[in-house]
Amino acid sequence: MAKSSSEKNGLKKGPWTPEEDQKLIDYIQKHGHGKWRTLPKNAGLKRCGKSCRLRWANYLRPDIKRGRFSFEEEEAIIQLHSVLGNKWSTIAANLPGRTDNEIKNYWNTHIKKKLLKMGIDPVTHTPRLDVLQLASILNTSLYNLPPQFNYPSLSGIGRSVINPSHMLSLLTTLLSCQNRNYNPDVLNNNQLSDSDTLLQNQPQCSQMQLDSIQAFQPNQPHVSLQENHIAKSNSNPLNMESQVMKTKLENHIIPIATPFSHQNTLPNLWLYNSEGHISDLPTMAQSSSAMQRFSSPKFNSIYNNNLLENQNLCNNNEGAPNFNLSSLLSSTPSSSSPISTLNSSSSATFVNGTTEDERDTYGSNMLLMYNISNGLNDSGLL
DNA sequence: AAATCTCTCAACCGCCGCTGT
DNA sequence: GACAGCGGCGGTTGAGAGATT
Repeated sequence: MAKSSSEKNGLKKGPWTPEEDQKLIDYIQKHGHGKWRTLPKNAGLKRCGKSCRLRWANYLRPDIKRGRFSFEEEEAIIQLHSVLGNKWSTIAANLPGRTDNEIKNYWNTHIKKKLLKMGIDPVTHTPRLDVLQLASILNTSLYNLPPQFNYPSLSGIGRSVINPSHMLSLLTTLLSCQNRNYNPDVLNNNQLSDSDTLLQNQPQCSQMQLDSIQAFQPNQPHVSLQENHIAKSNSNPLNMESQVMKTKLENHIIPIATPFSHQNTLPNLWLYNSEGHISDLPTMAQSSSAMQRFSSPKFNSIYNNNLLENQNLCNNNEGAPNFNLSSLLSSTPSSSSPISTLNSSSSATFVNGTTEDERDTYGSNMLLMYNISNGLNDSGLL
């Protein structure tokens, strides 16, 4: 009878049996571990040394803490990952009782997904702005424009009510602007992209869309994009904010540097407080215990390094926010498409929910920070 | 109730760095 | 310096459990 593939070379593979576990435990209790190569033979196990070491380190070790990760542990993992990246063993060293394998698994199956849901790039820990999230943000913002932003609505009557075609065109415009870093020469020349052509075919929308897009820069005077086109690219609000941010960071005078800082890579979105008014970030941070957690000196020092790094990336791209549709679509795991991601995130009960999402810290704060809500239907559109 | 899909996580694999010879 | 052995690390896989249709 042929040996199964898991027993070639006389070495067993696959799941450990209770008997094997007991043999390993007994041996290590008597002789200690180490010498993993010879251990299995001495312990009477038909396993390779590596397999024994892994089984011991990840499962049988007496000091291993089992069970779900606590709120604090999850927070620590996110913070440490923002600094260390995928250095699971180093992260594990800071979480007593947790193994690198366990943390790695937890990251890949839980935290990573949560961050993606909330529009955060799990690699850079910065907002992951893409067209679909943009749709959600735009939708939310346009439906909730505070009184002081009483720009002409796209419908022409009172509050903005945008139909799907308007929203699509708006997004297209935004994308084309972003992709060209608001370069006035490009915007004004005749080499129009498909999206520009699309826009031009909808003349009833274009100017108002441009103005509406500008309205999404609350810290800037209300200047139309066409006026912006006249300006040099290095004076566009995105680049200016990038430069200011960089300078502040270089001078170490950032009062708050958190993963939620709107000064980071998503500078043109704003917050509403409970009265529906735009809030200053520091004010928000002071009034939110959740935000305060990430405003500690400890966290600032951890995060500043990443901010600098990301800011450099941003500047290398001439200040344009780092998003593009193609990379989004190619990088998004099939199991969490942008559309399903947004829809599921939109239902997150981060305010007073009782589901597991309640445990979201980073993600919930990102939701609060960017006011991302359910703006999409099942098709991913309005 | 059955089939199918999705998720989780233990375990494996290949690579890398360190150490001793 | 070159080589071999070993332990450790991070990425990936796949079986089983649970959820959904």
